[in-house]
Amino acid sequence: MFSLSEENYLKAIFHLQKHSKAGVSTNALAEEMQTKASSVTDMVKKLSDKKLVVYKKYQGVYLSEAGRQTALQIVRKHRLWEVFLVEKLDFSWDEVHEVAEELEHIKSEKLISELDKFLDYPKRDPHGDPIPDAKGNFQAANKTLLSNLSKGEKGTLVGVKDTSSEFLKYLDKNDIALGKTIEVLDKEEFDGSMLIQIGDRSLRVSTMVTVNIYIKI
Amino acid sequence: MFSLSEENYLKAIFHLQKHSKAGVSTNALAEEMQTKASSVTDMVKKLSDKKLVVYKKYQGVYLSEAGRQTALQIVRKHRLWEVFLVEKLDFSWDEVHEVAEELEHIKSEKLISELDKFLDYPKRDPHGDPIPDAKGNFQAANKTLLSNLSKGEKGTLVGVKDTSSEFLKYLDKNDIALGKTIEVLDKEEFDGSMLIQIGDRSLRVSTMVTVNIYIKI
DNA sequence: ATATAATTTTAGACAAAGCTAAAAAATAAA
DNA sequence: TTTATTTTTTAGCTTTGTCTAAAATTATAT
Ligand SMILES: [Mn+2]
Ligand SMILES: [Mn+2]
Ligand SMILES: [Mn+2]
Ligand SMILES: [Mn+2]
Repeated sequence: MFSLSEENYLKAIFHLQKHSKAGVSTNALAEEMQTKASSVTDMVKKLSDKKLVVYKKYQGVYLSEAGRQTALQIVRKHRLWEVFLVEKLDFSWDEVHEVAEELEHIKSEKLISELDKFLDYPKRDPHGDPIPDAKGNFQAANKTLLSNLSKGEKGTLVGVKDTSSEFLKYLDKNDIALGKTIEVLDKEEFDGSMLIQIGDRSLRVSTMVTVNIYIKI
Repeated sequence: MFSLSEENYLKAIFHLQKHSKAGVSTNALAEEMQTKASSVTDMVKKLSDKKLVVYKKYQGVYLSEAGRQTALQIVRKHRLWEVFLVEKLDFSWDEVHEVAEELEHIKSEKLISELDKFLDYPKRDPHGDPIPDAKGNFQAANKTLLSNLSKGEKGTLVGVKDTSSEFLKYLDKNDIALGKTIEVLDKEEFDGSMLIQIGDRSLRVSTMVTVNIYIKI
């Protein structure tokens, strides 16, 4: 249906447009796609011709409904494959991303519906992100960043914003994992760092950490 | 490492050169790759530059040792994925080929070694073909075509030569499957057709069938 | 309001992989 | 051994997705 490159662009636009209601800028997309702005302009024109995005020169780009549905299916495949890699093949959550980045492009309806069944219809991927169903529906958890909690508040770790291998390994090393309860013992107003209680230990974490962890209260 | 197209060419050359010790001809490769002879010449030159094949103008092409190892790893991946699809995702043996044709190009050492482990190190794919190990070693079964058997001889069905969906569905419909015992009750010299005993039934099959079934005596 | 800076688009090129049509080489037939 | 046929290669073009450099547009700062 669509080329690998088109699919990756659609997914990138999908992720970027969550952060604001304005159109996704050429530069932001170039940054996300690790390419040049001029290449982005070319591709965005092509996607526009195919009615997958709405694009006006210098005004940024938006997904059309068709584009959004396509992006959602790629996200669905990406996250289902991540679950497969972690649950069945003993990958850790910091190792799955680049492989899923390739697997998400395999073209087979049956493959993905059977994989979904095989994994017992998971609702979230290893990073806590929701997995859209075959129709593109998913429930976005009501979650907040750890950085938004005040001293004394607590909640459950339900997701990570930064899914880089470095960050995930840092979390592993400190026994910070999905499902754990975190309580804010103290918050340093100066730099936003926190002393948190997690399991039976307390630990001081920087803002770099607190702005990348999602908590459900 | 190599492009999708390069990998597919290497695999095609690997399969074609099994059938004779002569170099693989441009036309044979074009037929196998569903492309034009001129495109083949271009690609073969590129593979030759990369030392994956040995090529002399008008003389056909051979895999180099590096090319053979690369091809073997692609075959390994293709067949492991086929096993996965049949064993874990309830695909039937006639549905796996085109999906495996895509999956075989996913680039991850860990993915394939973990998949191998997950599948419990299978030795053969759903069509009875051997799965090379990580070093490229595999045991070619000593098998013969059903058409080579004489009246009264019997053996076990260990593989199929034609893996087209049509042929495999024909076999399914007639309850002919890997591992079944087949006995030649009668052979018609005129057209090579056979009356065979399989399980508790006897069945007449044409040459089209007997030359596409491998038997181990 | 004008100048300066940043962003975005266009123009022109390039590499990969394919194609068609024509030329060259190898095979087969007469 | 010429001639005819088949196979293979070359030459030139196309599409996809990328790039650099220059031009156009929008945003920011005096
Ligand atoms: Mn991708
Ligand atoms: Mn994820
Ligand atoms: Mn393939
Ligand atoms: Mn097979």
